[in-house]
Amino acid sequence: MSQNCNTSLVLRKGAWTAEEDMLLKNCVENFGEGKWHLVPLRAGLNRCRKSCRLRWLNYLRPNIKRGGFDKDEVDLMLRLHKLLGNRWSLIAGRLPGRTANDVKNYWNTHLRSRLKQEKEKLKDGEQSEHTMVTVIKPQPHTISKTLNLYPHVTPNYTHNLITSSNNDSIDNTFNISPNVVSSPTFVDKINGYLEELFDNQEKKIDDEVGWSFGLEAEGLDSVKQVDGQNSVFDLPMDEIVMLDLLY
DNA sequence: AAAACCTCCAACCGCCAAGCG
DNA sequence: TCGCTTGGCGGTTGGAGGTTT
Repeated sequence: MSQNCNTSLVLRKGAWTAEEDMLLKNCVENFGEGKWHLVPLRAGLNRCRKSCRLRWLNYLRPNIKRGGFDKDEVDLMLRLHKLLGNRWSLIAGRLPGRTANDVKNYWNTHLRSRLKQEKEKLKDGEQSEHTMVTVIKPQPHTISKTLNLYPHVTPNYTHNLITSSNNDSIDNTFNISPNVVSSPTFVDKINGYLEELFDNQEKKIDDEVGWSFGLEAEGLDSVKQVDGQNSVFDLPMDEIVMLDLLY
């Protein structure tokens, strides 16, 4: 079986026709999302499963928001990107109606160059008054039942207590055990933490500097990654530590 | 008017992790 | 434990349409 949709010469590629869209839409409406390997057969489409899935997710799915991003969306996107990096699906998950592809495209065409310019402007000016600290790059990228989320926490993790040094209103404490890690409650807690973190971070930045790319925000230390790459995580260390724990 | 250049975004590609037998 | 299949992700590309020369 092909992983890359390119073993069969008869499979169609390129732009989708209105007829193909209709067939795919009808199929997903009848059978539901998922089982993408069956979709081409069920829909009578000469497309590979990946192509069908992508077309549905990025274009045909109901409630997809079309048109340009408004200021609030861009603002949120910038903040989320600072926190999450190029994790487009996670960012899109917090922008209702937007797909990961939309977010990625918008970032690459509008924001990447702007951000680059901002950084260069910073570099040209004062040679960064920002404190340079070392941070371990958050990884891996997915949360799963089998994944060790806390490589720096001992494997014998029955009720390891992990706390952040941040003592504001956010509850940063997690009791970690294998059952907890795999439970929906744990995922809820992560989502809850992100909710609060974004709200909190948003207030903090608004209070201090208003809307900007965050690069010049007072009180936010720049962070240099251990791999030497330029970091997008110019955040207070408390959040960095927590994100490292979360991912 | 048309050729050259630029921008944007839909779609493809390659890779990875989970699930299953 | 291993190999295969599937779903999902981020990076990249190609072409359509717009703008400039």
